[in-house]
Amino acid sequence: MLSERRLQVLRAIVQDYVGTEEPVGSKALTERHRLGVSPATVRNDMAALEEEGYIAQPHTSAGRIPTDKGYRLFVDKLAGVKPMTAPERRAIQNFLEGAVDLDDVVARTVRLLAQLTRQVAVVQYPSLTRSTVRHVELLSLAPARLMLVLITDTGRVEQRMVDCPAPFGETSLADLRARLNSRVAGRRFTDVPNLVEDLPEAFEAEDRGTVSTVLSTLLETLVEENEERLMIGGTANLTRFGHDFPLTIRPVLEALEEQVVLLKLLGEAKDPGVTVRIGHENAHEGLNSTSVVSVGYGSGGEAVAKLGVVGPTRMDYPGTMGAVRAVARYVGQILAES
Amino acid sequence: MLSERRLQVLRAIVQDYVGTEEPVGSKALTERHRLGVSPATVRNDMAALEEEGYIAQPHTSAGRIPTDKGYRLFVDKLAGVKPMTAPERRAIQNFLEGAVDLDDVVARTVRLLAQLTRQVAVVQYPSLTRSTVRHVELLSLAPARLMLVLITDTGRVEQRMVDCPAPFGETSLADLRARLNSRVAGRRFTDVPNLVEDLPEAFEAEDRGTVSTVLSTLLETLVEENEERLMIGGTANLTRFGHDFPLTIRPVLEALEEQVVLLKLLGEAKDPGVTVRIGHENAHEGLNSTSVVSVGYGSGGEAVAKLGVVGPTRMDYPGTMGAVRAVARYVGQILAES
DNA sequence: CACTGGCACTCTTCGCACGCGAGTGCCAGA
DNA sequence: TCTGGCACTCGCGTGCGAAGAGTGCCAGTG
Repeated sequence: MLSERRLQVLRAIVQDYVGTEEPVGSKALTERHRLGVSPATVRNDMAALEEEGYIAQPHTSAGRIPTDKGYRLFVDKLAGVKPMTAPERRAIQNFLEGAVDLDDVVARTVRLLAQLTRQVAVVQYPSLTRSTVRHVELLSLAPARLMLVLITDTGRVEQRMVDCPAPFGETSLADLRARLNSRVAGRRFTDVPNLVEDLPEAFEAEDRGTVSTVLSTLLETLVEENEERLMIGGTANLTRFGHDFPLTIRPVLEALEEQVVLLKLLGEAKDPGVTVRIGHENAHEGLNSTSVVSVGYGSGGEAVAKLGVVGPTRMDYPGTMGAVRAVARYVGQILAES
Repeated sequence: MLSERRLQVLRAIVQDYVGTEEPVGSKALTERHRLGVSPATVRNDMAALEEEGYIAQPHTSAGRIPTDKGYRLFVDKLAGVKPMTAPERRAIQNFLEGAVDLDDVVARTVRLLAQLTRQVAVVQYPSLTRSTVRHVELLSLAPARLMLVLITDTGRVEQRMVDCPAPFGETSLADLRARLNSRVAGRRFTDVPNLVEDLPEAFEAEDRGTVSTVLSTLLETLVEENEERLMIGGTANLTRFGHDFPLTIRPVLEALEEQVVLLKLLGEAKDPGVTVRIGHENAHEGLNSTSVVSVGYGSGGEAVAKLGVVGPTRMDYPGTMGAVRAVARYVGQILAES
């Protein structure tokens, strides 16, 4: 319903505004882009675009800036994903390959994303519920005290203390350890509850209490709430936000500290590809002037977690989406290898 | 060499400036504090204090603000540590007691510190080198692939993958596991290198390569550089810094992201009690307008790591020091229990 | 000798008027 | 449908003057 040229005008406005951070006027547009029409024509188009809600002017007699709706159209229809260049890809790969363990992978990914996009990076740890069990270990620390260690196929390790209701012998421990592993190793975490349900029955009455305690601790660690961790970096990039940012930066930092908020944000993105949420599309109020670009990553075909960046709505969407997608791909590779 | 009253004037200036964030003049001082002298007298004292470098004026005909040197004198001689109130102590304890594992303890501590002091909180994970070994676990993941898991007495867990030069049988694995644990369990990490040095000699020639690989991986995880982790929180409090903070906040955020910088900062504080580093006393340039209040904490009598806060030099030192000290004490208790 | 009141001086801050320039909307004409 | 022209609107920077806060200095007093 918008003519081709008007879409081009919108694209030009977004590009210029992203570049200059200043409202863009009709004259400047015709000078910087070969639209083949005069400023007056562009003005008419702008009036139409404003009528439709794609752009707005901060105050009368200033240039136009895109609205959230304008960015949305830009992302959906006017711009693609800008692929990384070959050297960039190599740099990403090199940077990630030095990682020694999962923490290191995540930490490096955060740094890398923040640096590439010059924005705030968020990386979620591989989810437990979507991983498979590599190994369950039980260690005896004291006669009535065990440590439960869970290892996933993505290299993630979780540990919990278990206080037993009764002393638990070494042989029982070895027995439990062996039975546990034979049942759950290689299985998905979501299946674990069913797989271990009847395990206490295989033990002597005196050990059943302890076995149940161990199992309930195991199941606890799988509870959604505890199992989602993430790492954040590049917050210094927030200072490039704008000139007015005392007001802008505060709520963003607060939102970033609320990991629950971020997890929900990442969780909402169901799209198999790169997801972009612009301005007010983000449920959390503090993020109303930011956009979130996220994507799932995983060691195999399936996504085990998300990563992404948070930046001003005025961001380079094609470039950011390209960087996020590329990083996710390489992180997946690294995880698959380890 | 400074008269008693001049010290009181300095104290009053610091207190007022911390409260109001505005340069304080002679008249306001006499009104808000019962100094028993006239503004003119205070002016003379201020001139003397300025002469000595304890205070300064941002521009002629504005009030005075304390210099780093002034804050230093204030902290050393004029102010004590303000103890937490009983309800505050209870709140701290309650908040920390719900923690389920070490990550959770650290995360809660960060939140707590940030909330109590309304500043940026930094908590270092218990150091490996200053802890003792609780257990070393070796898991066979594939014929020539092991996972090494290290557990400390403070509940910290580190894991590393080990690629073996040759396949390693279950019996050899059990043997190595047993020998390793009998040598190092309960010993300090710093002693580990000496304790395992001759271990390969106890094995058959074909297994020696793998044993050496395992041991060198073990020693690697003890290297200072890798073993120091920390968690940061409350960065949103940076926005309360001042009115001019586009310039101030940026370098601070950058410094906070450089964990190396922070670790060095915490490491430098040798004082057994609360350490305060004010403004330019901090080696890192980005932190020249901040103060760092830190203290060691530990499960026993000895400190295994540090925690602290980073805030503007204009901070409530007595209150901050009290909060930091109290939190450290309770974290120590929690760690000792777990 | 230490403290006090008074006074002149210095700067910053704020409000206000003014002019400039960028950008717009609208209209008549090609 | 596009274009050039024109009047209009506002935000922004500048300059000036008044107000206010704070200082330094000095002479006077217990």
